[in-house]
Amino acid sequence: MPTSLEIERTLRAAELRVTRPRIAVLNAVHRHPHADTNSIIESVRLGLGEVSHQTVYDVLEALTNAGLLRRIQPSRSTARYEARVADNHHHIVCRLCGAVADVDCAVGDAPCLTPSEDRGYTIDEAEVIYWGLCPDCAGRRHHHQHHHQQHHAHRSRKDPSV
Amino acid sequence: MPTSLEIERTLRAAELRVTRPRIAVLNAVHRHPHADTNSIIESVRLGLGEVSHQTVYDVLEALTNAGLLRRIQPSRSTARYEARVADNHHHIVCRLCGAVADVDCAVGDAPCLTPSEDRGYTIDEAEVIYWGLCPDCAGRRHHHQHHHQQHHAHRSRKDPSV
DNA sequence: ACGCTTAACTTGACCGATTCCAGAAAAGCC
DNA sequence: GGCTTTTCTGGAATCGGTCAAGTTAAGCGT
Repeated sequence: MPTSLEIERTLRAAELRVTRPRIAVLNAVHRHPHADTNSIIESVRLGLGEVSHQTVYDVLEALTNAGLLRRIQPSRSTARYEARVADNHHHIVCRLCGAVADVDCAVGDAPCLTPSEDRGYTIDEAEVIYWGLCPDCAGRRHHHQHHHQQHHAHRSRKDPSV
Repeated sequence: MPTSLEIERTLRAAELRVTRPRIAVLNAVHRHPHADTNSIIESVRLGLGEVSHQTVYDVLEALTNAGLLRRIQPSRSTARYEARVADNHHHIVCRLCGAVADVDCAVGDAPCLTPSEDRGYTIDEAEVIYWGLCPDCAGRRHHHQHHHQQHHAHRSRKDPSV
């Protein structure tokens, strides 16, 4: 967990002005990796009082463009952000509750960057999403075999920032 | 391009009732791989006259659950569907215009299915999205070096079903 | 410190994709 | 052919995200 001073340095290093909302957003994402925009807005307001959602959207956009944050958006989920950047890791997403976990690259450094055939595209990133069940949901499903489980509960009561 | 008869058989094989909207949706997706929901609605209406968007949403959902369609949704894009299923291929998405192309799996059959560490998750699918520039946009960017290109034109005037 | 310039922030309306709901219609099965 | 179940219709509501115009404040030169 970086200190405010480190966060301030990071912003300056990226040639971004140092503002309270930016610091708060960076802090929030550090504290809750994979949080969705709404959770981030709530965290920021906890610390700063009222801040417009527009500001948070703008800040997330600016920080993402500057490479300080990474945006991920698995199918049927809203946008999520994380502060681990530039280390080529991937994500596992639970089909039932939407929980997200980090995994390091399957085969080493950046090998997934080479598809069998690039169709003439200039590729700069390979993003991998593993789909499956998180330990909790796998367990739950096993026990309630006969209760039909909901298949699209991506917005469950569970904290999205798992 | 499958015939109506083949499509009907496919539906029955999946234990789905054979309805005109379903046939029309399957046809549309076969004709326009990676089409977004809106294009699919338009295609369907071209063939059948007025059909409610709700019906198309329901049909897409049913066909996807039955495994006849696959849904993809790259970050900042709306849902897209394709009829190539169960052959473990991946996608290249253009950061500028959003065009999508297919690529076969980088390393063989289903090897990307094994992450370095599964965090206790039960994984059933690995989805890979390569990000970059399509040949068109790469060329355009190169020529207009000094014109600022739009960075988020994911809904351009370009046919999304490329 | 002072003022200028430019980028960031606020407010509030707006939009498009998706979902919800209740009733009408049609498919599959006896 | 009639019954049951699923699908389809139409319309409203929701929700994540964006736009636009004006205000505020950071960073920078003097």
